[in-house]
Amino acid sequence: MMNSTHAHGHGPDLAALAGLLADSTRASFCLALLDGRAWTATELARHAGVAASTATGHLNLLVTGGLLAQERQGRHRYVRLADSDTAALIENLASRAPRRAAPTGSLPAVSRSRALARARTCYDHLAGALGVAITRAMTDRGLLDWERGLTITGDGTAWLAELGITLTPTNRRPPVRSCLDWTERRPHLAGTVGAALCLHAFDAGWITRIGTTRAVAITDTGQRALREHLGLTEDSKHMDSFPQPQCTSS
Amino acid sequence: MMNSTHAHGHGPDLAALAGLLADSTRASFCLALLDGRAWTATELARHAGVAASTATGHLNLLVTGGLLAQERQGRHRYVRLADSDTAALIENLASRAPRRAAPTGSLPAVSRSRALARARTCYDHLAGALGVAITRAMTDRGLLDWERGLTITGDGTAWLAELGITLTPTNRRPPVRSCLDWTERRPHLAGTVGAALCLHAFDAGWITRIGTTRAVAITDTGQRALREHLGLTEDSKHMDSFPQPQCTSS
DNA sequence: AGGACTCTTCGGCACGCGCCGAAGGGACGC
DNA sequence: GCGTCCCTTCGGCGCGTGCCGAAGAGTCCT
Repeated sequence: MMNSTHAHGHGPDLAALAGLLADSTRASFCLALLDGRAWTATELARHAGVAASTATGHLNLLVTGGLLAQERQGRHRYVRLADSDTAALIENLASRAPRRAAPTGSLPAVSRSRALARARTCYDHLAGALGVAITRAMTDRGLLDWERGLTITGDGTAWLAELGITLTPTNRRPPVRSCLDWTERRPHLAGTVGAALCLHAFDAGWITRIGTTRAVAITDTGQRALREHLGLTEDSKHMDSFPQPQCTSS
Repeated sequence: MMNSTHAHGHGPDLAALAGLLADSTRASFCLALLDGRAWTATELARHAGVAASTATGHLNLLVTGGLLAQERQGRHRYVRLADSDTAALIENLASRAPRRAAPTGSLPAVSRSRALARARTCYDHLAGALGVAITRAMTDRGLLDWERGLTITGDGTAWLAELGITLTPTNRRPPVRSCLDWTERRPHLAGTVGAALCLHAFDAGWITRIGTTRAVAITDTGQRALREHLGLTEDSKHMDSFPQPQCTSS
């Protein structure tokens, strides 16, 4: 038999951390913050459908728990995910969480969620069908290599340079990272390369935000650029084959 | 303002998944199961210090939630983590969870936890100071490459072959994966390579389990093998430098 | 057959915690 | 100055849920 540490022993307090995300309101906050921006307390409260006072309590928990970073400006309390690691953790969790039954969504709600599934930001990189298609195209063209762990190839860095993207190597965050897409159930590209690519797509006018949501629309310039640089056509974004249905976590 | 999905909209039910781990008893179960073995219900109950009936309820939740797989044999209910992805998820969570204050641990308890910190298994690979030291040594010798995501080099695969380890490529699980060690706070090697290496260490008698815990002891053969194959000496296991204090998540 | 053991179901208890509304403090703008 | 807006604290309500012990079903051993 085992040493009976009686559950209250030494190790990491997993329950405390998980408990932060175990409430539907707090989870809703975190998922909303996955867009990478800073939200005010009332925005989050309204988004989750709770009173402002309730939101305050939840935000206190999340901030002291280290999941969120806050910044006070005048009468506003801005809050965002603590760092990209935290974002990755939440993505990771979300991707393996069960789907919530959509409550007979209204017509505009359906159209919104379809836009979201087509192309969206995921913290600081691209996700949805677009994100997955880009990742697949980059793999097909030998810019990414999945053989022995996900890496960017020499061709890949050259390709980035062609686009005018230069990477400043950080030793804190990996250059490329696989992130399981929760609508596509396939991996898309994250890490500093994924972030830089997303930033470039905004700067070069390939994509624009739809309203103030996480969803993005592909512009005409974007269509041309994707075809030119990656050979991506409209229908190639819905192919089902992917070389490596890679590990969800990493 | 945002589209008010009122928290109960469409996306993944993050709270439900997190809720499974948000209870200290269930968390204790999962952490215990990180040793990669199958435990019986009463073993887990005793480990966590709860009644058998309570354990039954928790196990039902974890199994139907998909985190645990069960197998019934006679009057026993064996239960283990669902797969290596689940193990990776829990590791990941545990590594960023706050530490629980050790309640004035007894003398044997302290010695146990020191053994655990020195060398232990983490699901199916090696962790603790030993796991981290092996990972560092492999990096120093050019067997692993962290430059553009963690990969195993050509030299690395050759080195494995020398040890008599051949990898059967699975497309489900990445060959190498970084796993943040929760005692060392540094990455150690996971993935199929990490698992194969750990298995080899047991088979070749480099290490043996200490009792029935997750802790392992390094044998004399093990000491020699580590020096021969990796240049690892006793004190080189406590150096503080590591090339890439890599991303916690992946 | 009988006894020991593992696991499960059930009823009941009690604590925790998420929720709100009302009231108050601080920042901004007119 | 005053009103408005954003956030916070506080008290109180009610549901959810983790816990146990007792009893029962199924398995194994002698």
